[in-house]
Amino acid sequence: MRLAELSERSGVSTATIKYYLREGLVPPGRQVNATTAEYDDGHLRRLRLVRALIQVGRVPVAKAREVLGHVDDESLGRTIRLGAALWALPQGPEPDEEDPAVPAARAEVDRLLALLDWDAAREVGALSPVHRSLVVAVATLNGLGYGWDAERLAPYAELMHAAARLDLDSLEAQASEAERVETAVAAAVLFEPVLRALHRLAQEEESARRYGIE
Amino acid sequence: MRLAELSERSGVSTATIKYYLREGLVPPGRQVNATTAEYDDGHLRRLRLVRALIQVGRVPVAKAREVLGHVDDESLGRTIRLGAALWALPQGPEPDEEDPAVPAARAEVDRLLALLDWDAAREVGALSPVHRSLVVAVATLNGLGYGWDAERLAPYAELMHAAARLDLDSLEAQASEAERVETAVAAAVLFEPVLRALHRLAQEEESARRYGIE
DNA sequence: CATGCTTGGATAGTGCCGCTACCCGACGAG
DNA sequence: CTCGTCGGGTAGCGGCACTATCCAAGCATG
Repeated sequence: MRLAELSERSGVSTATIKYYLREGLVPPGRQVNATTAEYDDGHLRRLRLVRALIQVGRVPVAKAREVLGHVDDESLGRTIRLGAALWALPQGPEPDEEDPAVPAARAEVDRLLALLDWDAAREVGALSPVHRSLVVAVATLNGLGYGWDAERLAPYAELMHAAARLDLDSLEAQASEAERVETAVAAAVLFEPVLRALHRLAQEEESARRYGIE
Repeated sequence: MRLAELSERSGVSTATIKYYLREGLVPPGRQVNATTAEYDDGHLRRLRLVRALIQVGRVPVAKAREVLGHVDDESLGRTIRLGAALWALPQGPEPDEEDPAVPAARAEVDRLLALLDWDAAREVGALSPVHRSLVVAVATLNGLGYGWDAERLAPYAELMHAAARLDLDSLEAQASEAERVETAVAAAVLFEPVLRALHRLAQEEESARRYGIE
């Protein structure tokens, strides 16, 4: 298919597709001649993934390029590739080491990991962007005066661990080997809005049950 | 305290504080004379909340103003005030009714709510921004070819319901009545990064356990 | 072969957002 | 009286995700 058809089938304007091509988010089509390039279903699929990452997952274009670069890097093994892709996903602000709440939060997070016996997470520790963003979030909460310590976080961590087991189960169950990395990235990014929405819906539901609508 | 001290104690530049004052995110100080205004600990606390919403919670300035406006609106009852504040929180893109995946996703979401007996959530239905963003997220996932139906979402929903119960328990346990709305908003926004980080950490942990580091 | 539309590629510009730099006149301490 | 600081207001900046415009090469039709 040509650019116009790719645009029509994906609902993305040709101008925007050209922008993504320029930015390297979508691989170039097969050049037929100087003024024609041919795209296939793989391009359509990639384009939909890019749109989903950017619009639903709120991943900045630069990060998306980085993530997809890891996804496409066939020189890496699957686990490393997936890890690299996930580590490139957007992080919040870096910890502000000036703030005394930060070391305290880091200590609590480390204590939490010990409490849970999450040994793999303990090993990578502060190297992981996820670990750092957890520290920032806990430090911020505690800076506002809420006392979130390891014991209070632990039940949430157990819930998210249960969610992670479900994630990996469905990854194993349905994805073909070739698509697993892409699937895992899509799931990591796009499933977060689902979880967030379910969380807020559950809060509304539980609040209505406890206190009524008033 | 004066603007300079507020700036120093919060770590936010005076220029930015003035911007927030202009935008109505922080209430004006008590005007002492033409060139002096006096701020108190309430301002400091509010300022920290604003920073947390914007930087950690990624809430746009305009949304933050709206949310805080509801928080401050003493003419409303607590439940309504909280509900209004939470409904004003940022949503993803609105559902694209052109896309056939959207009605299908909406049907699955409604089936999920029925499956779970979340009757309060069913009543408000598509009026709730959260409901709509769940529909968008599910439609996007399914548009990419992953089959997320009510049965597959249900265990996640149960997990998030468990999280919501924990949320409300701590809300009841620790917040003073006057601060509950603010606490609930802060928790809703700032706790999401915590959950997200815990989720990804748990994924890394579980993945390492199943497949090793390689 | 001539005409006119479409194609892909390149470049510059747009609109929004979260600040930020600068200026001004009013103070108040020494 | 002087000088530094205060607050308030305005204009501008830098980044980001596009988007509008131009261009020359093709291709389809008469």
